[in-house]
Amino acid sequence: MNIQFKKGVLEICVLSVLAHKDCYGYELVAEISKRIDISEGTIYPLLHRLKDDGHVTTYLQESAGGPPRKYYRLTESGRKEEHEQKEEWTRFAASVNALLEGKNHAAD
Amino acid sequence: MNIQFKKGVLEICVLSVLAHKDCYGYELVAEISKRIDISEGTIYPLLHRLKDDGHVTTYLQESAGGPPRKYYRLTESGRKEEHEQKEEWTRFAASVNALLEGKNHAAD
DNA sequence: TTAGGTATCTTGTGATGCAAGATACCGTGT
DNA sequence: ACACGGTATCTTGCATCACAAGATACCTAA
Repeated sequence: MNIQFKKGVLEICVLSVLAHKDCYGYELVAEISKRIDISEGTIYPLLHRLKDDGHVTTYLQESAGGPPRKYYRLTESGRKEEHEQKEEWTRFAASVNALLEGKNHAAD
Repeated sequence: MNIQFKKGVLEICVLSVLAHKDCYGYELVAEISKRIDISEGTIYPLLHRLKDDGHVTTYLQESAGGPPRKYYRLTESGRKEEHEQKEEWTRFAASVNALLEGKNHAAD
């Protein structure tokens, strides 16, 4: 898979999964990996950025067989961001598809 | 527009436009900008990369009111690359869309 | 001669994904 | 007791690529 395609897209993927349910980092990797390869070295810095930006809050929860899990929950700002980025992705993907199909007139 | 979304995508956009007709750099910026913002500082390094990789060849042609234009033409390798990257983009976009719609089971 | 449109190119900066590895918890098998 | 593997979080250094800003230069028209 082209690594460059993922730039910026993984963020909206994380926001979108979190919009459905709270997750911990390791779980997000598993969820998103069903569709798109993503590694732990990517998810943790991304989650820290989201927290710094106020789009998520965190809480710890014990797990059965392993260290405690840090769950991430969308804030109001995070939900707004998820909505906006989703729209932006949709517009962007439509533009690219139009270009690739040769429909190269802005009105199409 | 989210700059990160464009990473890697502008390359397939350029290949796709060149698949329809030979273009010079300035013209490519104008063509692609109908759909997606792209600047000259992006297109020239990108075109040099494509040339280094053997995906395009170039030829000079005089212009009426300005310096000569450097036209870019796809090579056989470039056409193959255009085809492969187009498929990869389509698969990628479909995966992202499925994720954003919550259809998060690889079989969907 | 000055200004602006056309056209190519380079430099430095910023964003972000990844590989690789460190750390640590826990249960199972030897 | 000990080692191992699965679970879980995190950091460091690297590579890629888009962009802003600017340099260069050609030509026409005011």
